Amino acid sequence: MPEGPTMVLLKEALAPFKGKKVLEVAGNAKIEKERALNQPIKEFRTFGKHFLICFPSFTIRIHFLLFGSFSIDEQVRLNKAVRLKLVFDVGTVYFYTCAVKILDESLDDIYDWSTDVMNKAWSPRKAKQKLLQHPKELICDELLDQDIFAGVGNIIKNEVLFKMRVHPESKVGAIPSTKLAKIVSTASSYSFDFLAWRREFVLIKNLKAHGKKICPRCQVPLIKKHTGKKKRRSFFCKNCQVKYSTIS
DNA sequence: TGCCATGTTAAACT
DNA sequence: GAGTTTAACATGGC
Repeated sequence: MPEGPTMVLLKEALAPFKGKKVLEVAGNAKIEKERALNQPIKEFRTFGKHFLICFPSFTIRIHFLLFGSFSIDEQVRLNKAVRLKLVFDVGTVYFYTCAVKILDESLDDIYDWSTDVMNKAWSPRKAKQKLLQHPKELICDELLDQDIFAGVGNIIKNEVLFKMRVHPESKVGAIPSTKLAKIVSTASSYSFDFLAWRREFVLIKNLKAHGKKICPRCQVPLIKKHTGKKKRRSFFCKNCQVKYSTIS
């Protein structure tokens, strides 16, 4: 469910509810749900893996964690608890197994939109600057750093590194500058590819490394290893992904 | 059936 | 106190 592109799709799916008033609230989310009653949705926004339901004076933030899901109009998980249910005159939205929080702060004060790889304000220049401040960190950990690449998840990490032919255990400071810049720009562009594929239900078909056993370039077996401080699964080809490890 | 995983936070360790 | 590890959350596919 998560990763940034899915949040963008959710925003599109909920577009019919923009401007509509909440007529009924329910669910087991531990927030003051009734604050949303009779409030109109000002807009929906996304920041990385956060989904933001904006009301005139506050925001409900949804994070889907690992298993979160949603449905519109039909409660698809009849046997499962509804975390949050919002009823409008034009339909109903259900959220399941997600983290829900109310934000009272102005979003511009909390979020630096330029760190979100799918936001118009995305700044590859800032991302590269932040990377260069952590020269000893491994690129597999840094791509998952939501303060640098908000919205990038483990699948996108693996696919970007495969596409760039960079080994996940490469040290940031050892990667040539032009290559690093290319990784940064690909983190964003690949997220849009991911979005387009997901929209057409062909995402899995287009994955080249994540969850795969054979390198589509070299036909040699891919390595599957939990890498870096974050110990998340990495799938990579020892043959065609270069391991940059010497910081000059 | 048991294990594992597109994720994050916080508690419990050292 | 910093840094690291573990638990918790809770679903579905293999």
